[in-house]
Amino acid sequence: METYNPKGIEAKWQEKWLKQGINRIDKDSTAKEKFYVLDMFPYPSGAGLHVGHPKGYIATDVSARYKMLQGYSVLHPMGWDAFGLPAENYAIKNKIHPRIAVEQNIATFKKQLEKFGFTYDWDREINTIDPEYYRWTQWIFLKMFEKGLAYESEEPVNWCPNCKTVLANEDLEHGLCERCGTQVVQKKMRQWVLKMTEYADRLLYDLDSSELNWEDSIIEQQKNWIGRSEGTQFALKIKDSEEGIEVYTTRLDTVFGVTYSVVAPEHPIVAKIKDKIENYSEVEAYQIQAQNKTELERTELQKEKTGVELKGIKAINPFNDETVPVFMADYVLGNYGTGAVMAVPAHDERDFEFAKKYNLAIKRVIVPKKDQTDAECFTQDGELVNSNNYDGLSSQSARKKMSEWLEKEGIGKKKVNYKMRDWVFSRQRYWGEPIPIIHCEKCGTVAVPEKDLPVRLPEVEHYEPTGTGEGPLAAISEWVNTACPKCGGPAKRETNTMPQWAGSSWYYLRYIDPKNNIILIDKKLEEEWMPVDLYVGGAEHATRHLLYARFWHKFLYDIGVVTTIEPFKKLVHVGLILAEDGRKMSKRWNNVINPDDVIAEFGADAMRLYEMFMGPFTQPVAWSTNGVKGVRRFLDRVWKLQENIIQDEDKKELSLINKTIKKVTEDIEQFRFNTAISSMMILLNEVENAGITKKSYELFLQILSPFAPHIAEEIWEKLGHTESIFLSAWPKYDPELIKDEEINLVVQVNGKVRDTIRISANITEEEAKKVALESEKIKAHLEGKEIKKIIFVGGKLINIVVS
RNA sequence: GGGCAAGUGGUGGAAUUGGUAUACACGCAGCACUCAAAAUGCUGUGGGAGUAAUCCCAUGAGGGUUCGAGUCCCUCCUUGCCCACCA
Repeated sequence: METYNPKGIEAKWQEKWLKQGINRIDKDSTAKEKFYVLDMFPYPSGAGLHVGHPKGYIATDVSARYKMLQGYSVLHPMGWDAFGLPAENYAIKNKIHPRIAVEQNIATFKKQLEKFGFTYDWDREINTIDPEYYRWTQWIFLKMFEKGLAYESEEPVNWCPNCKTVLANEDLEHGLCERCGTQVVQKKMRQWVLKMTEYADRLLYDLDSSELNWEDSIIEQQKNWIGRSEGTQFALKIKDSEEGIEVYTTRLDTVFGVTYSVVAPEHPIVAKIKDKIENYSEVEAYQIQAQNKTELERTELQKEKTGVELKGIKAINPFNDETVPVFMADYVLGNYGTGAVMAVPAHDERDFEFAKKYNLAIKRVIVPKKDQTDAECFTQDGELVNSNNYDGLSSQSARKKMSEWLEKEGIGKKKVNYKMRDWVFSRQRYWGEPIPIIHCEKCGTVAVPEKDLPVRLPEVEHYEPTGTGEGPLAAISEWVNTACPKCGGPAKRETNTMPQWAGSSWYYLRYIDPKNNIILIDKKLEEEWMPVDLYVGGAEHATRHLLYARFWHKFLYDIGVVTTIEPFKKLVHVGLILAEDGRKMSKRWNNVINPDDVIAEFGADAMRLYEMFMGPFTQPVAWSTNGVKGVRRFLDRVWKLQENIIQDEDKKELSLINKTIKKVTEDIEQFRFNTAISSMMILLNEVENAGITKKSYELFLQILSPFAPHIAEEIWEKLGHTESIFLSAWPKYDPELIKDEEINLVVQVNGKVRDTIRISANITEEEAKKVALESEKIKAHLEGKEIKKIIFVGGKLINIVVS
């Protein structure tokens, strides 16, 4: 017999499957149940794939093939998320047009992916930079504009001076640009913003809905990101002035402990009361200094609080009419709440730190209840003291009473705040979807009529960012200058483009109906295929892509385009694959492993099997070339089993194969691929020497086929099948056959194993006691001791307790 | 600082959810095949004592609950990921 040669086998079957259309949805499949399994589509970067990328793709392919075998109609597509900063920066660096660069990268990615033998339906391939695709990205934007959810804003936004564009809050890490690490500055610019906060509550509460089966860690991350908090907003009047400082707090119960107030450096009140501030030049200097804080100061020394008093300004606490000093400090954020706080150093750590540094009064108004430990700065709920008529109340009831009083007096009201902001949606860059808006002097901001979509991204000579706050598109006058759709007069196109995350916010819908250019998606197809049953991808998308996509989906639900409230039913995140040295794979460490090399040496099936065998799917694991060798050895032995087919059916073999079917079936359902594979290894170890019947061998190949499709298909054919193994039915185990007739009865004395006895599985307690006490080994341990009691666990063990 | 995971052999990891700890794989050692090596096959492989049967110890550390704890409870330590001055 020829030896196992993955290269020949894999090429052969990849071609045949494509020809047979194994990977396409069966046209007469409407009677079947559907299964929509989706990978987070890749960003086609210049580096190509490394072995970490395919891990998720392999898992979805295992699931897709498994579901096909179970008779489902399976949708398993792939496409490209190709707009955005990385592609543009890569193109600028390599002096190549982004479109060309992206096309080359896609070709490389596709070639690499094809070697794995995935069941992708390439007829449904999509690409976000395709005008027929982004027509609908623009269409969704227009619908949002129509509903008032897309609006222009002049509020200060995050500006990256290096990337020369504004960024959304989600694009920041510790206040730095996540792409280049540059300190982001706040800049007032006209921007397009999507009102994501209007959906905040739904984005939050639907996380707990039954439509969602997500990992807890991702749900928690989203909840934290949305960051809902319930509190009170009220005014501290400024003494001898009409003005007041609006503050927001969740700890109104501590209000009698207020000893000062703080406003953020960019707070508008400062300009308004400028004349009253005695040390205005000092204050102005602080504002400038706060804006220009270096990266080091922000990240390393950020806990060191700084500030400056607004001399001559006093604020009045409405609860006791006390006047307190007002400070400006950058530990208060300008864009959260009201940008100003009441400061209670006795009960807030940040205020405490600041008060210590500037020698401000610390007034305690909450005391711990019993069982709570007292601290210099006590931040928990407790009992009120020094709070006039609120003394003795619990924090909780004080908050309620106090906010009722504020409301009655018309000074304040209950307020819900979110950490999540509206989505700053415009970028001053070239490589993105044009925002389909026209600015007319007469008519103002006008939507591009639907019939004129897509607004195509024009070809340009220079696509580098300008830094002027205008995108590179502004330089193309023949594109910019147009006629107003409303009045026909001269008008200008919007020159900002959409952010990288626009195209990926709805792509899962495009796969279902990829050629439709009359409507976004055919209603019947949408109902047939949504929601996505299984979505697999990196956890790094927990708070961006997954939040944006959910937001868009809910909007599409509201305008009747989709019928589900959530797009992704089950979500599983892939654990990272680290390099052999335990570090992240990176060009910098020179430790990147290319899947092409692995496949060339060991075969695609070995690669697939190895990545599923490495460890628990969601956990990070280090790559091990020896590990790949190990699974290749296993496949060699599976292949050799062809020489060892026997006639006689053995009861033990039958029982084992049925147990393995059960185990593999359950493990695939639960994404426990590593133990599924180990159970198949156990099976092989057992049957290898004695041989296997053809029937059992076939069952074995069927359960192996989702993991190692090529070798399974090849042996299947060699065993005489003319039809693909993937057109066969997933084996069902026989519950009768997996029952053991005999078990190893564990006999313990005082909880320690002293003997195991091979005995009938349905032994009664009385019989078990008898055989246990008759055992010579047990007798030795019982000598001279008194039996206190005997515990019997049916089918498993007996424990004799002695004194 | 907050949230979420997780700590088991030389390594990646199993353990039916309270019932034989270390499955499976890697690595290592010995043997077989070979002139030799690679490949392959067989055997062994948590630590300690013993010729052996066998016994003792061991799941980050320490306590507890239980007939019985890797699994449950308390205290502490460590690591990874995400968020981070959100009032």
